[in-house]
Amino acid sequence: MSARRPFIRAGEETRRAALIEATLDLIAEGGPQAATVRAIALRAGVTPGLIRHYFATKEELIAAAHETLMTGLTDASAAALDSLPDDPLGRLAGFVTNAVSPPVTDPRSVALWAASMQLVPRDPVMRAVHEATYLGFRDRLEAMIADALRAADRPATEARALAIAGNALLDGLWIEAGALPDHFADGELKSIAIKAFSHLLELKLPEV
Amino acid sequence: MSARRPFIRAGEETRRAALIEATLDLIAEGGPQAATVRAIALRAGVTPGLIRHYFATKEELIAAAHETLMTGLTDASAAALDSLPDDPLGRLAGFVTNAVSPPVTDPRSVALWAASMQLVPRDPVMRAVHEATYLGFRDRLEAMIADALRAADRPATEARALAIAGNALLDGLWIEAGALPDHFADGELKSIAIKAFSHLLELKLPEV
DNA sequence: CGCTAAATTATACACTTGCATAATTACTCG
DNA sequence: CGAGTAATTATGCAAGTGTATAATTTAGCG
Repeated sequence: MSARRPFIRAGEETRRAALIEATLDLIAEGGPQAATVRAIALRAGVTPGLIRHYFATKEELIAAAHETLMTGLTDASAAALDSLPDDPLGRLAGFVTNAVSPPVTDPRSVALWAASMQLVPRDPVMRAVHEATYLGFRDRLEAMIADALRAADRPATEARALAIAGNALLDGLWIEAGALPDHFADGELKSIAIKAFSHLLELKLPEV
Repeated sequence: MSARRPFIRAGEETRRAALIEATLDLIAEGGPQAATVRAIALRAGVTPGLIRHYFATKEELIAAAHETLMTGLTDASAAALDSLPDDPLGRLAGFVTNAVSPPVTDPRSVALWAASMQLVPRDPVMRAVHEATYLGFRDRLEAMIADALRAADRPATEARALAIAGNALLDGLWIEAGALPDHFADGELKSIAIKAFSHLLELKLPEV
């Protein structure tokens, strides 16, 4: 008779992390409808029943996956900041360049972002998370813009409006890079972003 | 015995439009997973079987709905163009303003766009529709930018790059307006967009 | 080395999904 | 006014869904 599948006891943290990672992978590859209980379990190297042992319901697992995704994204964008040059113009240029280059422009990230974006209008929790991460990114950009303006002896009164516009510009480029990767030559988006920011701020940003 | 449900023959165009509208409503309200064959039929006032009579597969209906949505969006921003002044600067300013004002910035539209965006990376049909509508909008913008530059006796060589950046800017503002409607004062986005375009093109666009 | 508790697998069930096909009805045209 | 045709409804089905529950295995502990 067929032997029962052997297994090892991995413990709560390991298994929860594996299940969440499998969920995110599946959503990125095939959308939310691809993240079925069975597919998640298969990818996590586990049987479907175990999911219920760690998450009372599938919805709970999805929520946990979203939280992991969002905190991961903000952490990644915060980590890249430290390796930027010290002068305000260089820092801003590096920040802008990073935002439209790999690994930030990664199909997986864009797909996951689109999936969560879809929940924002009707899920208050998702809305709060989105708001926090959006404002976090924009505030950082605003600070850099203000620094760059002051370094050129210019008033920073318009920094907020410029940050909103600049953030929108980066978002739009990032999305299109993820949606239609073949439409732009290598480095084209980077160059466009730097030139656009130079025009926006009336400052000459260096191309990295 | 229960009588068979009475009906009227509505014809192809009417029924296709009703089915597409029902599909978009459902996706906007509850995401793609809410747009089941039965729910769509119910909302369209029809039995599920009829869907198959007009669309070979559900995927085909979804694609048609996406196309309707996207052409509707681009048409909406182009609609008011006829009533705008003839001068290139005024036309461009009107175009930009429309793109970040109601009814274009409508939570429903943004939710629908996010839903379809999620399918673009892996569905070739969706991808083609997205590509076509994206390029359609961008090309219109590029033509207006070129006109505005030439009217100021400036070369239009950078029109493509400027159109890519301008399109990204409008997309980003549009998304945030739909996702976080309470975050921006009335007319704030409009003003930001006009100022940003003025800086981008080094031209003074009139606020409408 | 055996016992026990928790981790994991296995099985089953009720429900929903998209789709196929047959039966009926409403409208058009002679 | 009567027949034919296409639009529409009705029914059924096989596959997939989330979840509940029972059976079994692993690993730590005395």
